[in-house]
Formats: sequence, C-alpha cells, structure tokens
Amino acid sequence: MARNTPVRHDPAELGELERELLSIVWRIGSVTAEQVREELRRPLKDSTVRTVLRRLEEKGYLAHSIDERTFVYRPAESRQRVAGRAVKRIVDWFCEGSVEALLIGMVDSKVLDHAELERLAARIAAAQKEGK
Amino acid sequence: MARNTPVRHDPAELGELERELLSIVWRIGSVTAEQVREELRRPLKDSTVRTVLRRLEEKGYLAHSIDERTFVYRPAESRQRVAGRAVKRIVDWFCEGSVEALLIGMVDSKVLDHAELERLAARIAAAQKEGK
DNA sequence: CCATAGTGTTACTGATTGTAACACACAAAT
DNA sequence: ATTTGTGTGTTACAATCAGTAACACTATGG
Repeated sequence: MARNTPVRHDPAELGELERELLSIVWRIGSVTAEQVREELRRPLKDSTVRTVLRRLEEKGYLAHSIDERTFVYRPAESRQRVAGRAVKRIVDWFCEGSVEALLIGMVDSKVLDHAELERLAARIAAAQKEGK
Repeated sequence: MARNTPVRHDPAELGELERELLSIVWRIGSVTAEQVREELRRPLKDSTVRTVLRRLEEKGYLAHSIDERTFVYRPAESRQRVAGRAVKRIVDWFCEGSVEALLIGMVDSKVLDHAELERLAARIAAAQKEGK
C-alpha cells in the first residue's frame, strides 16, 4: 500500500541541487538557466539545470519572466522568509511551538554561543524600540 | 545514472510517521513498541511500528535497552538538541550562517511576533546574567 | 510440548530528486 | 527560403526514501 499520509502538501523539502540553484538565484537575483549553469562548479547539462529551475518554480520558490523568449528567473520569496517558514516547521514539530525551547536547543547544540546571544539580545531590544 | 551527490550522509530528513513516533518517545520518555502503537490514533501493524522505531535508532534518534527480552526505546538526544541542529542546517543553507538573518526572517514570516520577541529578549537577558 | 510475545529479515510501492535526451519553435545568417 | 543556433517543452529513468507490512524464528510460561 502507499503512504497513507499522502502528499507532500507542504513545500517541505528541497534536494541538494535544488538548494544550490536556489542559493545562486538568491545571490544573483535574476538569472537565466545558462548563467546558473556557469555558476556551478560541476558540469551539468543544460536540460538538467532547466529542469531543476522549473521544479523550483513549481514549488513556489522561483518566478520567471520572459525576456526575448529567454526565461529569466528570480526569487519568489526572500531567503529569510523561506528560512523563517522552515524554522517554523521545526518549532512546530520538535518544540511544540515554543520558540524559547528552540533557542535553548540552539545554545545547547552550539548553534548559538553566548556572545552571539548577547548581540542578538541587543539587536532585538533595538528593533523593539525603533521598529514599532 | 545515479545522483552524483550521493548519500544522505546527514541525518537530514524524517518522514511524517517517523516524526510522530519520535515525538511519542520524547513525550513518554521510555516506551516499548506496543506502547507506542497504542499511542497512535491510526491503527498500524505492530511490525510497522517496530520497523520505524528501528530506523529511528539507525538514524541516531533513539536508543534501546532490553528489559526481559523486550526492547525499551528512549531518546538518544533531547528534542531541543535535534531541533537546534535542524535549525543550524537551515541557517547554513538559507541564511549563510547568520542567525540574525534568520530572526529577521522569522519575524517577517510571522513565526515570531513582537510580543514574543519582547519576551525572548527578556529571557535572553536573564539567561545572560545568571547562566554564566 | 505448545501457545504467546517479541525480534529479525525481507519486501513492495509511491514519491522524490538528480540527471538527461529529444523534439519543437523561432530568429539570425547565408 | 533553407540552415543554424538558442532556448523551451516533454518525457524518462535510476536511486533512494518512507510507509506499510508479512513471515519466519526464538525463547518462555504453562
């Protein structure tokens, strides 16, 4: 029988190559498939790159416009936004929605050290005051 | 030809059912396959549950000891630690290592609101003082 | 010795991802 | 107008993963 929890309705996962291409688009901002291909160290066929770009668009990470019948891809969302959503999933799954618990885990697993926490606290405090 | 980016060396992904079982083990702390099965709303065969538990152990999330020839599973790592590592991957992939950028994204994509930020800032400040 | 409870092994299937070939369309050059 | 690129659309295939489970084997308590 099939998986009974059917579709990957969530924009859950990206493969390694997908992530790499997505990063390139984020970095450069606006690229053709050929430009993306040139950015890669590995020699990949043109059709490979275009397939992955199309899939990224299908998944909602990219958008394209057409310039002289050439596809120009650009991000559909900022990387921060995507990262934020990804973290939200993690918080929901593993921390039962508690961002505090997540921060504890981040310190615990050395993602954050004290120095960084300090800077963060300062930033947050600053953002509080001016941001709104 | 195969994927040239070979193995999923990273304990990258967990499926939905895997996450569900892992959550149960985290919640209860120490369980047999039968107990896990009873916790599920869906009726899954015993062998299914045991297979998933074994995979979770292979992936390093669980450990077991034997009590009267019955496997008793327990977490190999705290959920916060796992969450912390998962977030680290996201930060590395999408935020180029910047936790600050991540926080921006979290606010931006409504994972964090201002009230929560405020509480967090307070918590962090407190942790700063006493924690070390 | 037999039933029971638990383990170990093995397997199948659908979805996903990396990778690419191939065919078609249109613009520029001859 | 025919050729030649350059780029797109379509289709495919192999490996891996995750969900699901059957079945065979082994002690242990009657």
